Amino acid sequence: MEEKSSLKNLLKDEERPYDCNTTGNGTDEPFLHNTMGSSVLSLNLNNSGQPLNQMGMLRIKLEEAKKENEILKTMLTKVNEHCTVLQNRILFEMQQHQLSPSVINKNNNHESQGKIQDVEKPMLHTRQFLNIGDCSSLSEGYTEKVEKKTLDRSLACEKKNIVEGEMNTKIALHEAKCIEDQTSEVTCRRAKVSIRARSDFSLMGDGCQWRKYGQKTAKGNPCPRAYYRCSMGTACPVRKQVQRCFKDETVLITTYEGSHNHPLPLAARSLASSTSAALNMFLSGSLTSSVGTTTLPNSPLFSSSLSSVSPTAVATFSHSATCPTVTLDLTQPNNNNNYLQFQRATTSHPFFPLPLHDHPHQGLPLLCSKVPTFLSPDKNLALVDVVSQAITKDPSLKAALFSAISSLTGDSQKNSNNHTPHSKSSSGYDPCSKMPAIPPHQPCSTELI
DNA sequence: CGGTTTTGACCTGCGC
DNA sequence: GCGCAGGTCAAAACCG
Repeated sequence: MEEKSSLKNLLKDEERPYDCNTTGNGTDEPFLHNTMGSSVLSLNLNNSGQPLNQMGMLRIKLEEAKKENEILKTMLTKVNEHCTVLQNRILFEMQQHQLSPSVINKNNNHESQGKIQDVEKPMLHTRQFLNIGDCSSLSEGYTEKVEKKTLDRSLACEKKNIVEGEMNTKIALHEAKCIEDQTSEVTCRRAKVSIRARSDFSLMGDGCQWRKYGQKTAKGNPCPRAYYRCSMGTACPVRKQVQRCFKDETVLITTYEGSHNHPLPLAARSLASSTSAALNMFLSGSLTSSVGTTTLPNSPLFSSSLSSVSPTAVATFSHSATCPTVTLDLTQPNNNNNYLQFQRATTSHPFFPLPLHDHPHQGLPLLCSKVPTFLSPDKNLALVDVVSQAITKDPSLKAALFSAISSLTGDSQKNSNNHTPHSKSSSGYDPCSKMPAIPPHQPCSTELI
């Protein structure tokens, strides 16, 4: 963020007079003292009014930065408040869902069943996609199903045990457990978020520290693919692949996989939450139709970061049995609607845009307050639940999307902030990049001051 | 000296 | 079974 970098420059500039003062080079040197916890600069002016003008400018900048900080804090507070509201709503809806199945079974009410199915389908699908790394975060409906299945299996095995003996039961239980473990492991391991963005740098900083563990030249692309592992946490499973597009070398493809097992920088969490909410909403509807498009406008959080990279993002959802992948393409040419466009597709139907701009704006109260709905009202209600659950319960997608989106913000920061010092990777070997590389770790652009 | 990068070797999955 | 391609490992080199 420009504000942050400008503030850093401001602080650096403020440090210089202080250093001069500590060297004791004369009485005319500026000095610094603290008042009420804030730094106040005083200058003795003998020669000209230029330092005074500079100080005035600096103070103005400082005031602007403070105002920006207040705005960001207010936004963060609002996000937290709405998160609490959504959590309460989730609890309320969950309580209602616990009552509904018996009623549905007794009355055999197709309409009600349809509604429940509408709720559960997105949940299932969301889980299928969201299990990037943390399998503990299951959608409630799905969890109940799995638990019930497991219970049924256990009961069946208990009966077997009576007839066939204890040994067979143990084997059956073991097999059932293995199947479940394998299933979750596969889905956890494979889900990916891929970002296509134009970048002058060979890496996109994203607020995390990455350690390169391999490089490979893929067939059909002379640019080598670099493999990075998150080094922020101990044994963090998150990995990313970085590769330039062969057809357009200005396009950098960054693929994230896994879920951070450590606290993420507070910086871009609000952005990640809004992004995950948007993408969850986009994803949650994809079961009922295999292809489709939804559009998301630039929320305040989006517009402050993503729009600086590209006002229009096309998200392709490719879904196979074991490897669901969301590709955010920020290289698409701008259109005039100023909307982030998320496009949903399967691998067999790469792109199939639907006219969704005309739907009324509904959805989440804050983060998606301007999100146009693309489903029926009752389904939209279900989506709200899904989005809420996804945000609050599934850190895996949040983490992956955080990494992905914060890459964009970090990238945008670097594009506008070229004075950022380069680490050795900038001067190191980077056969893929024809431009200067940037360090794997960059301060997050959305970090609150 | 510790962390990171480089790079050849090795492993694994998949298609034929 | 074999070969290929992608992904990972790990030792050496590098750097601050």
